[in-house]
Amino acid sequence: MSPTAKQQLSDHIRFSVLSMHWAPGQDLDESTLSVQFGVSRTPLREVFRDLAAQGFLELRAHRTARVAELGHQTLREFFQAAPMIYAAISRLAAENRHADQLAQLSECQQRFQLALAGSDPIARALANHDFHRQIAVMANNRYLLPSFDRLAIDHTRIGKTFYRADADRESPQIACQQHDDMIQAITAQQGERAGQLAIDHWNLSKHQFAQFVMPEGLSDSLGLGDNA
Amino acid sequence: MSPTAKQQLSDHIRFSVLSMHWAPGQDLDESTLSVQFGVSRTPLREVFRDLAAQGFLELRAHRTARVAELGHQTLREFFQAAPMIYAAISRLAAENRHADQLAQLSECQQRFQLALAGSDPIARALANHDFHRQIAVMANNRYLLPSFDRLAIDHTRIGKTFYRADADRESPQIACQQHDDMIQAITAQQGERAGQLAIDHWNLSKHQFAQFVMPEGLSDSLGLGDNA
DNA sequence: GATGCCTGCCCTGTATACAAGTTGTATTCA
DNA sequence: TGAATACAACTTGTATACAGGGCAGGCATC
Repeated sequence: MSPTAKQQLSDHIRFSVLSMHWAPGQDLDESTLSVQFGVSRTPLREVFRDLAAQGFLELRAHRTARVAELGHQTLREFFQAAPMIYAAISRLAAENRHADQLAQLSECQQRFQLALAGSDPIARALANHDFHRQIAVMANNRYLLPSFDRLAIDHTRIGKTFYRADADRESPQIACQQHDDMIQAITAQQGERAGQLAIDHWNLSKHQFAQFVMPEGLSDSLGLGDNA
Repeated sequence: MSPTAKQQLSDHIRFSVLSMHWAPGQDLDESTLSVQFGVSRTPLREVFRDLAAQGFLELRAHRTARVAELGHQTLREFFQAAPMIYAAISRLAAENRHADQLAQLSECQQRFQLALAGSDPIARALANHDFHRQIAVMANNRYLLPSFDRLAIDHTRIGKTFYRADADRESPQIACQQHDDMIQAITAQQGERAGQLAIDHWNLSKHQFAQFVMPEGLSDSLGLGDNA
């Protein structure tokens, strides 16, 4: 077994889930993946457990592993938790960031801008994902990070679900500008402003989601109105 | 292997960590535990991974598993995240709780009161732990729960570290009354009040910690003053 | 014809043997 | 005498064989 085979397997599963190449609820076959990546079932199952703990997969005893579901209840919980955690992460990033992390954040933003110029919506979503995770790392808080990661996974997947190229052509540029503002606030260690920018960024994202007709009046129950 | 051996092993590790019977940073020997619980190393390592993901243990590649550390940096991050998450959890519990969960919460409080009457500080700490986790379950949010769990683990461990039977004899009774108030607010679905009560409860806990002389001016850097 | 049970196959879970890596120790050379 | 290195013992990581539980198809019964 190659020393990086496990990592490749983990990366592949993460990419497949985040890109929605694997649909929520889809079953994963252990033996197929194990031969595919040249890894025996023991380390493969360890990867499954790690990814399940991070929110990518769901494990049930004596049942096949699945891609994490993304149903009504999940969405409801997502919309209740996301703005609070995002604001807190952004504020703490401004307060706790180290100087040498700022360059990495700018790199993430550059890659995001490149992806914006390109035509691949998945690359765009993943670059955005990486940008925000870098901020979460800079917040430097082990208690908040697991919640953020779970939110970010589902945020990226929801974004893919609700992506519509025709509507809101200027939103990506606004988001890009907001990213720059966040970098500025974090660099200047302006915690309160960074928190408010995260809320603004969240509202833009929420607005994109709200452009879709939600089933069963979901829009109301998720607080997708003009509040906050 | 007994079907519950894995669960027993998991429970034993959790208890040993929460009660500080195992010190932070302490090494865990795979082979010893595997013979002790009649489990082979494969499922034992799966338990390790699960508990590491929950914040009980720390795993490093090719190194022995350890009880999660509890150092300066951990404490600093704890004090930055705890009040926010506790308030959010308490508020969401009031908003989202189901009627049939209220009885379980009252049971937890009864067990806490019994533990208060007893003389075992570990039993008291664990009963308190269970009470607050029940509230977290009632908040019904999969994104916040992992953060809460990590906080609760270290809160219980910190409480054990800072426990002093001689000082602040009335604090347990105040905490008990606050628990009752929280039950009332959650039952009445008063989200804002539940959030404020969580803050009050946190301040009481913080006050107990502050009675200790902190090394290296930790008290200041952790925000243990009278703020919030 | 539909429904409930039974049986066999397949997938998940566990044990054990083996490979690879790490750490402590002893020996050698500067 | 000190440090660096090579070696050995032990621990962690992986592969594979085996055991146990779930699910589907067929059969019997209502």
